[in-house]
Amino acid sequence: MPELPEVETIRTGLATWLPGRIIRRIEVFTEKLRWPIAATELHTHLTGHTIRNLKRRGKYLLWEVGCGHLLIHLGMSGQLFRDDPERTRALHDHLFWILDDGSRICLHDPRRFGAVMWINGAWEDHPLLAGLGPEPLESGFDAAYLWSRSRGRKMALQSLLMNGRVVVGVGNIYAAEALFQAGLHPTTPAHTLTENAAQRLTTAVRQVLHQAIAQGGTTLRDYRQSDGTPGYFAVSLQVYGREGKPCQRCTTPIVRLRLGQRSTYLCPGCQPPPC
DNA sequence: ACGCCCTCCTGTTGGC
DNA sequence: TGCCAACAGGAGGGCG
Repeated sequence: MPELPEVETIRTGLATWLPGRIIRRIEVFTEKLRWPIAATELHTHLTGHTIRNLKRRGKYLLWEVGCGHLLIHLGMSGQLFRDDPERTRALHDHLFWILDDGSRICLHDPRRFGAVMWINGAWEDHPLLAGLGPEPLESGFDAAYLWSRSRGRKMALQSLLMNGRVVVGVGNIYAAEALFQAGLHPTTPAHTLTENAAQRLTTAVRQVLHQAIAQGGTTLRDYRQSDGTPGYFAVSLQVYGREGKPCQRCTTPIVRLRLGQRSTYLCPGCQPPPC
């Protein structure tokens, strides 16, 4: 489940060698992802052009190419990696980019929740990106901001953190981990967040994301860095996926609960329920 | 504006 | 052993 740390890890991995490469051709095998891949449009705007830079906005990866950007989202199970051009196409390989140095990039995505699309001109104005909240690792995300965005909202803090219009890049795993670190229960109504708790929570979000990036992300099953190696943050998870196991801070068994259609995890000892 | 729920998809898991 | 339902979830979109 690529969240911000996983996408950032892929971005930095590709950024060491991909800028400067010319795209010789692309091969699209599956048009049916989250939105249909416009193969002809991609071919027109990518073939023969140089990849100048790699950027990230939330969980979106952006390749700066020609007069626009290639937007890539990895959804639930997407992998983007430097590939051996001689390797035979495998099931769920959806797109190959063949480059001028003889290398290849592969997009592999079994669940096909991912997306690849061309954005002409400024990406900031694109409908998918225009309404996004601040980057959690940049200065726009601080205690005063989160506190102000929590006013008048009944939704659970877990949902607030996962709302891309409030803050980008935080999915189920890192929301649960940050709430644990801040000592806040996931179902706490947002409007009851104190300024002090908002400070703890923004600090926790930043700390958890920084740590996860330093470990190369969290590999539960599918996720790999762009060179094929797994991420190592899974061993650092305090609550996510640890139902029934003892809290490493207070030994209380970790609890799983349903929040809407999703699971979240918490330590009843470290995260007392809201009143 | 808010917040809940549905939808897309496939691999894995667990119950019978 | 086989079958099938449940589950995993990012995030847009619909609706009350």
